[in-house]
Amino acid sequence: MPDLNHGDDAAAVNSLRSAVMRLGRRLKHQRVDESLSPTEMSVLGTLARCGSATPGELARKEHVQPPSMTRIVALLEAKGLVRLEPHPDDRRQKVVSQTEQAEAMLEESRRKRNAWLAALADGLDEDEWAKLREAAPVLEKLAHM
Amino acid sequence: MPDLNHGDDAAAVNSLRSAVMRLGRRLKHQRVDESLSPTEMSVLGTLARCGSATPGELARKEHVQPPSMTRIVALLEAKGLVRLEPHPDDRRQKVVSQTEQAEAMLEESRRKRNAWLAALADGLDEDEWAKLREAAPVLEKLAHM
DNA sequence: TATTGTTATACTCTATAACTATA
DNA sequence: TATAGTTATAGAGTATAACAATA
Repeated sequence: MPDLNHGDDAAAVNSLRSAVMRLGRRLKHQRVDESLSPTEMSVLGTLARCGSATPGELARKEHVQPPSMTRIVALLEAKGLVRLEPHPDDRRQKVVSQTEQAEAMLEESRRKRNAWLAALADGLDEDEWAKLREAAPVLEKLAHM
Repeated sequence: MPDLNHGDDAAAVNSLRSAVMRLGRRLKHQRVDESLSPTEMSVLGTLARCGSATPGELARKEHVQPPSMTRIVALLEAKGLVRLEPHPDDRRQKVVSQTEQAEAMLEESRRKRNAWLAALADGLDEDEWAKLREAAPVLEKLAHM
């Protein structure tokens, strides 16, 4: 079978599309820190994974335009959650990295998320959770493609 | 084992949260009809599934506030995609239902989505797609909880 | 001349508060 | 008195266009 079964996948994508958009809206309201927007949280998560990045790299990773990332980075810097340093090789660029305060906040966020998770766990059985765990890395891959 | 394994699930939820937010942003740009917002598309999908609903029901299902749904329904009506009728039992309420034009547009959307799907299929193997298909209904359930 | 990042500006979407009509 | 929907207004987040500095 050289080709994938796009017919079945189209139905799955329809379902995924709808669910992702709705879940996205719910997550916006479920934000662990009221003072941080979803994208700001996502940027901190990216920095926690990657160590550091330039504003341009962050814009591409988060799928926002450069001016939006300028604003987001400025807000995070004002909150003391990221640090901006000159790029070693290219004086046009900057290097963004997270502060210790950001690490502490992410740890606190994790605790708050666990409460939300416990509430959700009441409505899903172990089999359903297993399917989500299996799919999570694929969704991440999809988000990066 | 009376309790669920929340430790493992917390990591999965972290991954899910990040992926859903990013995918949501990508879907916003991947919209099949440029003139329709993601929520407008989602409302049409809901009407296609449920037949018809009141503005209040739609607001609850889409997780937006009633005034936002008023605007969304008005925009859809202006585009000829939904029809508003008086509620048979309660003169405060209204009944929103989709027009034939909406059905045609959803059919056209499906074709466009298939092109997007084909592009995505290049980057996922059959096992990864299977995991997404398994998880899609669970994500839908999560979105409704 | 191309690229990185910024500034200025406007738009889209949603929310809150106050109001109207009906139950 | 409570509920469904609307109107008016404000805010958050993002985009586009024009610009500055550097490659």
